[in-house]
Formats: sequence, C-alpha cells, structure tokens
Amino acid sequence: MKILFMGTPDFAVPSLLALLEDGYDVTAVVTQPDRPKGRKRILTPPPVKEIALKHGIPVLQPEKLRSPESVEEIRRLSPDLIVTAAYGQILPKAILELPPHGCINVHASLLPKYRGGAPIQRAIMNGEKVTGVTIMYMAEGLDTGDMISRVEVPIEDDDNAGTMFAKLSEAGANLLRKTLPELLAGNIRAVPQNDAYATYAPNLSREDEKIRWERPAMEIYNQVRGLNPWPGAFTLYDGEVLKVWSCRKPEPVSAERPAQADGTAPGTVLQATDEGIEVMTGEGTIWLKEIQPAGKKAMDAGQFVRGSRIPIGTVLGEIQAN
RNA sequence: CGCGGGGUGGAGCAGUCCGGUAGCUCGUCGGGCUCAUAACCCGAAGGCCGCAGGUUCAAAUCCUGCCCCCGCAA
Repeated sequence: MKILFMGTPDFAVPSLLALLEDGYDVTAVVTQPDRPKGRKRILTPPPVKEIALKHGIPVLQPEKLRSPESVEEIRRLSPDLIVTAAYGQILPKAILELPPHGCINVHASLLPKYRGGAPIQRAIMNGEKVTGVTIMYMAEGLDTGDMISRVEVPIEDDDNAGTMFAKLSEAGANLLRKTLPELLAGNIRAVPQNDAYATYAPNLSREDEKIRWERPAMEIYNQVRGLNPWPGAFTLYDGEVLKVWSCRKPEPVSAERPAQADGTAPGTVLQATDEGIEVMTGEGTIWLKEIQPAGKKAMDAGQFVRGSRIPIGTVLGEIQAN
C-alpha cells in the first residue's frame, strides 16, 4: 500500500506524522514550492516539507500540479492511495483517477458547510459553536466529494484561529488514523454531500480583516478572534493601521447596557483606561484588549493607553482630516 | 535594490522639523494617610536617548554608514 501524501501548512503536519507513526508506506510527499517569506523575502520551505525531509521521504514541489510533467511524475510513483490535507492546489482529473484506492482529503469543517480555503477562520468569525473535520473522497468540484468520516470539535468562547487550528489538525490526524484501516478494509460506505446545505469559506481578503464598527459587538469579537493569530483584524487610528488582536467578550445587550448610545457613532472611543479601550459598535460596546499600532509590536491596550493617551471621542476606522 | 513606520530609565509614549538642564502616564523601592486598599499624599532610585563615525562651542535632535524590530506588498 503505497501512499502519496499531499499537504503544505502546519495543519497538514499531524496527519502526515500519523501516517508515519502507524507505519504506512509514504512513498513521497507533494507540497507547494518554497515561497519567499517576510520582509527579507527569504525562501522558506513549507512545514510539511521539513517533516518529510526529516523522515527521509522524497519531496515533490511542482509549481503546477496540472502540468503534464507533474502528472507524469505522480503517475510514475504509482500510488495506491493519495491523502491530502490543505495542499493548496487543485488536483487534476488525471491524478484523481490514478490511485486504485482513490484520493481522500482531510478538510477542517463539517461538510458540506465551509467548503474552501479558510474554513477554520470563517467558522469562528461566523460565531459557530461547533465545527470539525471531515475526511472525504476528492472530486473535481471544490470540496464536493463523498464523505467518509467526520468528527465534531466544539468552538469555545475563548478559542481563536490559533487554538482551533491546533485542535482541528490533531482531530484530523486522529480521525485519519481511525478511518484509514476501516476504509482500506472496505468497511466504510461514503455518503454524498447534500449540496443544498453547502456553504463556502473562501480565502480571506483584506476586506474580511477590516473591522466594521457598525456591526454588533459580538460579531466584531468573533471576527477578531477568528483572525488571531493570523492575519489579524484591523481598524484605522490617526490614519494608520491599528491591528486588534483580542477583545473582551462583549456583555449581552440589556436594559443596563443599551444597544446603542444616543448620537454616538460606531467606532467612537468611549473609555481609554488601564483596562483597555472601550469602543462603540452598532450594537453594544466592546473592549479592545490587545492591539498593535502601526510600526509597533503587539501590546496590551491598557499599556498603550498609559503612554499615548488616546483621546476619548476618537472615531476609529475613519481617515482623520487633520 | 519592492513601499512605509519605529528603536528615549522596567512597560507604554512625548521631545527630533526650528541643536542648548531628558519629560509624561505607569511600574519599582521607601515613607505617610487609612479599619483597609489595586485608592490618595510625599519622597527616591533607575537613561552612554539602538551602534559607529561626522558637523558644531554644544547633538536624543543635523549628516553618513550599520544593526535590530514592526506593518504593507509578495
């Protein structure tokens, strides 16, 4: 049973390690090419590549998996099964049809919800209480293949993208090592996804990262934690980008905590204290706890307040006229 | 040569344009007040102003080079 593993980021690492620990014959690993990272544009290998090299597994990094040369290279490996996890490229039909046991994928959502590239962040940003991992056969459509197995993972109030990445990548690896023996033994019958319930989680754009203060406080809270530790939510302060890394969970709106203060625009700073910065939103208020001013490192909002004296009444997210 | 921001006592910032005693909000330490306090009052310690050169009577500030940090873009 020759397995070809395809994956790229940290999320895929536990799955690859699970295969290795369980003694599967991972003949090769396919991952994205090294990319320039950071300001210095240093060529950086993907996490999966480093693991593969450490275990002496051959690594392929085709720029385009679709290209005839790449397909031929894969064909020569004659894998019996292809396992992918956040690889980052579409598998062409020629490869999908290559392995006798097919191509399966570890996807970080409860399909058919959150098909696409950013299922973890999107689930948190939407305030989901539960998400999970689905292992399914790969089809030509985007995350549309028949489902083989799945596991649910709750999203706690204090979870963020970082903690969920960790939980889901482990959950994915565990699910994989449980599923694979059953699948190969022929004990599992895959079930089709119900396209009627499908939702999509496209890759994040700049617009997804911008805080819209007119939204309810709770939605902003979810957005901020869904984008921590990467790529981060931001607003504008004094014409500069101000990253918001974490907020205090907003209190429910009540009689004592009215949804909207009279005449106070969303984004207005109501208080700036040791506790942080309280900002008006479209529904209730929210306390910023950890922020990052332009050119600075991330810091506690209270500390920033001590030093810089952010004036009450400042409206965040607006380009200041002065 | 991708674009831009920044490095000032332990933390966060001002001062830099227009050279001339290093300042603010905290923290720390000591004392006081108080039933008490993270509150308040008084006092103290703690800085080669990122590094190296240059200009100047005089450089945190102006000039040159270098190091490090951060955001964007990729």
